[in-house]
Amino acid sequence: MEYQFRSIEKKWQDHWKATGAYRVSNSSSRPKYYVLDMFPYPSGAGLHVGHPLGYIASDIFSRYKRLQGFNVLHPMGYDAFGLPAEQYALEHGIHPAKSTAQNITTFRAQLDNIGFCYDWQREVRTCDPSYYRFTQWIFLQLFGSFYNRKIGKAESIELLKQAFASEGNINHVCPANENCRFSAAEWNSYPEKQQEDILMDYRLAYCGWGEVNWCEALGTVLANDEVVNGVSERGGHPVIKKTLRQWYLRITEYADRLLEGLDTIDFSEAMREMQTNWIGKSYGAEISFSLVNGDKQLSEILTVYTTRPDTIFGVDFMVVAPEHPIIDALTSEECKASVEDYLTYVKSRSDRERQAEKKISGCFTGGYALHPFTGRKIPVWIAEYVLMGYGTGAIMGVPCGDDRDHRFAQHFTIPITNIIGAAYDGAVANPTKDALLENSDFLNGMVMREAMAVMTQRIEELGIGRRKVNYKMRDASFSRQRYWGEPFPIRWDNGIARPLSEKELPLLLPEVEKYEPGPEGEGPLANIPEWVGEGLETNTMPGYAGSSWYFLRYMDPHNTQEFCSRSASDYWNQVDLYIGGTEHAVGHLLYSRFWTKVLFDLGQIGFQEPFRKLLNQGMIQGSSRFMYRLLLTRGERKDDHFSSDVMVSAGWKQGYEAGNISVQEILKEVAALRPDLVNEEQMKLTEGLIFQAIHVDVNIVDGLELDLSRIVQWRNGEYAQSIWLLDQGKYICGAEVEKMSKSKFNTVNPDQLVEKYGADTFRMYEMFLGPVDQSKPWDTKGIEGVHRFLKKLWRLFDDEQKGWMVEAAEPNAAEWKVLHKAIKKIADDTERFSFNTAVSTFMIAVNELNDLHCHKKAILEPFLILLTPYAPHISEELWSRLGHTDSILDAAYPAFEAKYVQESAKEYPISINGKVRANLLISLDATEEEVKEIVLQQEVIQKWMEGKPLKKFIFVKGRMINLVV
RNA sequence: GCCCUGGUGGUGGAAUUGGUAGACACGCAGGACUUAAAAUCCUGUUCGCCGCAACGCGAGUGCGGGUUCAACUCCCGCCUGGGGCACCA
Repeated sequence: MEYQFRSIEKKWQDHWKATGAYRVSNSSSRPKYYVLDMFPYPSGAGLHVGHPLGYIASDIFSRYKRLQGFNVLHPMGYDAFGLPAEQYALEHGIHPAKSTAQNITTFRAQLDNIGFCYDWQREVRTCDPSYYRFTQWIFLQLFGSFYNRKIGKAESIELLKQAFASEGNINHVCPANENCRFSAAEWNSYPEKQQEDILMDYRLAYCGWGEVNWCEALGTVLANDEVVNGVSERGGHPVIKKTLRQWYLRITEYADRLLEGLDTIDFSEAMREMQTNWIGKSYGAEISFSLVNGDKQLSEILTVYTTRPDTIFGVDFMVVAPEHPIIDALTSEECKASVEDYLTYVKSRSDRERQAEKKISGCFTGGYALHPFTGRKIPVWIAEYVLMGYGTGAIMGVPCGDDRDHRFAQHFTIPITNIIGAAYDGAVANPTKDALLENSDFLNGMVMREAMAVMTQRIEELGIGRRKVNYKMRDASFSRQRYWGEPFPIRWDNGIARPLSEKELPLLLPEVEKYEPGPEGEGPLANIPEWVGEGLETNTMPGYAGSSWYFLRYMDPHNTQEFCSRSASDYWNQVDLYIGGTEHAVGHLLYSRFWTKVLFDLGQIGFQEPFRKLLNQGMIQGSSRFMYRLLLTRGERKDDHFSSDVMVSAGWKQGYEAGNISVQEILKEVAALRPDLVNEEQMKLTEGLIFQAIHVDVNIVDGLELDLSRIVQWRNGEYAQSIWLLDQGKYICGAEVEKMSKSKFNTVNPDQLVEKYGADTFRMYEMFLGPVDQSKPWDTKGIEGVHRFLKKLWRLFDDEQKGWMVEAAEPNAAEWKVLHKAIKKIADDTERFSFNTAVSTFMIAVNELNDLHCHKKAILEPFLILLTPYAPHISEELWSRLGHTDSILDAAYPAFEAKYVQESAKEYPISINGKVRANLLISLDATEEEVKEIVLQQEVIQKWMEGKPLKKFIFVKGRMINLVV
């Protein structure tokens, strides 16, 4: 009988569900293995073929590990809080909990279709009170802790209080304010409010002030991507920076440990680099300069941060950020107007724009800094490329050694001092550290690299600066002015943040009437009198709160006492394989690494890196299809003369653009179709054509050919009246690779493909598409090939005409060889996540078995086990037809035996001067001397050597032979 | 601007450590079976040249250099597609 995938897949999915085949226990004699997919947000748009790529990869690997005898944890759940549901609620008045639950149902049905081996009993949802109760609890741990720099780990804030009471803060520098110093006596004399304010400066979760994108017209705070060119994306209203009270996590205290931890985990080099750059540790110095405005010496000083203190004698100007507080005092009378203009200009610019701007902009303040060694007056400028948040918000400009400084100096014709002699050519900056210093007073003749330490020491001796380690990373903003997130378990009491007791958790998200923001940029919770009346915090937590620890909850999802029992986390330990996209390179991955370290420090778990190995999946791009609307031009005018649309097939467009087809020819074609539309005069007046590309739904295009019967119904018949100018009876679309998205009509729904070809085909095709970690465009056409492969495999067992084919005979050497080659290659490929080559290996093996007419059980049975991770349904079906009553899911993975694949001879390619000229079968036992002799005897070789003497004979055993003449 | 990542036939891709470039599949072309279609099977398919064909020759992995007996693979300099960003010092 033929391969009936629909009934087979339904049958086994039901069976596996009924038998609880994917249930995982927290105790087992088998070794554990934990495979995790990145937490999905259940969006309303549903899955497209790009989403399951990583899930299929992780599913294959989980099943593979299970066959190898591991107890495999492979859970799934939902990162269910988030902005889209809230936006939806605002627009449609539907409670986010309701729409989210709906989305999850759809999501789940789509996942089930594909036949994943998730243990659904372990599902978690971050918006579920039984889950966020522990998110709140972990927040309280962060709130109740500080980072003890002395021992390099987090500790209870109670220990800090005791220390303050007995010794002041002498042993605990305040991370928020290094100048804060007090004795035990002082501490004990402080009123409670002041003590609490100080403690807040130490807590790992703390309240501070921060800037947000405030849009007055919308009355709300906007995310960065909702702001475009300084105005709101929706409506184009102005957006300004507004300072609000915000919660933060003191992740900066963990910068070094997050950096060091990277060496202990198996992340790609690229990923580690991205995190390293994000943390951005640099070594340098802070140097202070005194300032003058005109003749007046200012009391303020200007502190700059530099990684190159050795270049201080090359300073030709200073640049401060436009937000720098010194600007007021420093700006001279003459410069006031231009400075104000410049500051106004900068206010309209986002940080991103300021960074990306290629055009040099800046403004002189009129004030000067005094060089600490030479006393030279150095002009102080303002420029948008310097940002207030990093370092001190001020830099020293050294044009000869820094490219940007150099361009700045040239642009504003600031004279350039050369401190590196010939190493600087006067045209471009040279950022070397190895040049010898000149014009540098006591550093003259020194190599720059060495001068750095000398200079740092000198400025420390003089008390005008100090060595300083800087991080680009800053504390993580941890509050949102939103409704659909975890409420903070915090009650405000006369300006003091009081944590709720554990017994009061979960602090439930209250019901609201509407989801509009509260007054003055506060969140919707500020609209609830009872909530505000109790002094409860009106911010909610951001999306990454729930996703920073979810991998722990899967280990013990139903625990009502703890976030996760120690025995469960000790058993499952780290995630062995984590699969997800690079978009989480820094955000999510860094935060969850941070939370894990804190929980480790506090003794809650026994490991400090959450993910042992990370595999990044590439993005599946859409392959968009276009139809072309014809527009006529006359001079500058662009006109649509036609009362209804004329859609031109791609061939005409290409012909016109290549200059092979004239305007008149195309118009004549149109006139032939609809004489009423084009008249003589129009044809005369038309000078050119424009082909307006319109996205057309890829699902009504076969390859490039548009299905004309369906296009007329598309979008409620929007194109029903269109006129179609065809190429040889067909409408051919244009194509382009773009991001897969609904708006581009290039999404392909996995449900339809599963319906048409089955889950096994779909799974294998997603893998066959290319390396899992690379981005690639989707093309539905190729799926046929994979489907044919499964049918071919099926026919090895059961032929439509000939019936059941499997026989018990002992396989011959060729058959054994096919099997064992496949075992080796498929296990290796699966192990290194090269799923695409594994799929081709399956195809090659089936092709070969087919050629050998092999239907032997001893070959086919182990082959099915190999296939199980990739195509579980068909494998289980054929397995049961072979007579097994147990499930193939727990079969033993076949062992590779080298004896079956050993070769005695090899067909060597023989090159002369690197060009292959012959192939020769030579025994693998032959020594180099023997090989040389055999090769040189060959007539073909002699011919190619043309009698020239042999210079070199290269023999790589088992690979190739090269003769150099 | 910065960071990351790609670029190989008509298409997706293979080549795991520098060792026969184009596996496997799609598409396309031709053929078999069929009343016909579907399904299936067979043959061919990097480009150019000579040729009936076999065989053969030349070129070829984004571009330009380099290292090497040998480069898709390593080095230098460019071009270009994709993705990300909070803060370049």
